[in-house]
Amino acid sequence: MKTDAVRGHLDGLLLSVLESGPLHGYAIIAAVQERSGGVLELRKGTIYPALNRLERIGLLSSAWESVGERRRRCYELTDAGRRSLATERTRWRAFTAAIGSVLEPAPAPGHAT
Amino acid sequence: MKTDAVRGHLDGLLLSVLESGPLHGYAIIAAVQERSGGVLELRKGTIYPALNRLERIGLLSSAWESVGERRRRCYELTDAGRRSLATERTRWRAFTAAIGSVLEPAPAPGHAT
DNA sequence: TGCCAATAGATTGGCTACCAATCTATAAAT
DNA sequence: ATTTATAGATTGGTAGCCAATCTATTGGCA
Repeated sequence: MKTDAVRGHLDGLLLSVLESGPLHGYAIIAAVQERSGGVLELRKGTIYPALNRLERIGLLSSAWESVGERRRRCYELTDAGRRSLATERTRWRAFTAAIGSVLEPAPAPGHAT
Repeated sequence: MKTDAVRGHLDGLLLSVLESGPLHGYAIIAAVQERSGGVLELRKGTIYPALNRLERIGLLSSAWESVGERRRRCYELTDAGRRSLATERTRWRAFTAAIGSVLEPAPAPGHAT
């Protein structure tokens, strides 16, 4: 999979893996990779600015979690984030429908091949 | 639909609408728009460089067609272009499967909601 | 005890690929 | 005659993701 294939859909991916509970950056990368069957390997340089942006616009909230001396930032969906996730899913369906109908047009029905 | 949503999938779209026969630039734009239900409106500044590139790498061939004094360049799939189209379709399915499985994970089966 | 790898977070700069704007030219409409 | 639609082409701008690089802590291992 070409690396920047997620372009335009990153926000949805991030919001989606946070739907079932808060995660920190590394865990987000791992969750996306796992749920995509190992196909999508997001980069740290990709997600950290995105997470910051999503927090800035109010779709995520974050809190430092301390594990011993180690601290990590856990991100959580806000209510607005949850609504945005629903919107992203709608956008995704519209997107795949549009591209798909051009790329793989339905064969004319009732015509034996 | 955000305008540059086709990013990364443009080649497939172009090859796909040329599958059923040669078309010139304007007709390609119209075909993509029609087959996407009016959603995808490619720009001339998007397709002409792309068509040139696809011809340069051997996926398309082109010929000037004269309509009266008017001339227009008609693009046609080469054999390599036809093979590339098949590859693009495979890539598209892999892409939608990957993003889709993260964005809309299948609910656990056998669990009444 | 020192060293390396893995985990964790953050920033910088660069590149790809698409788009908006702009240009030329012809044909049809007004 | 002027405008509008068709048709092709190029230029510059920019959004968004990535590679590289930096810091810091923890744990394994020799």
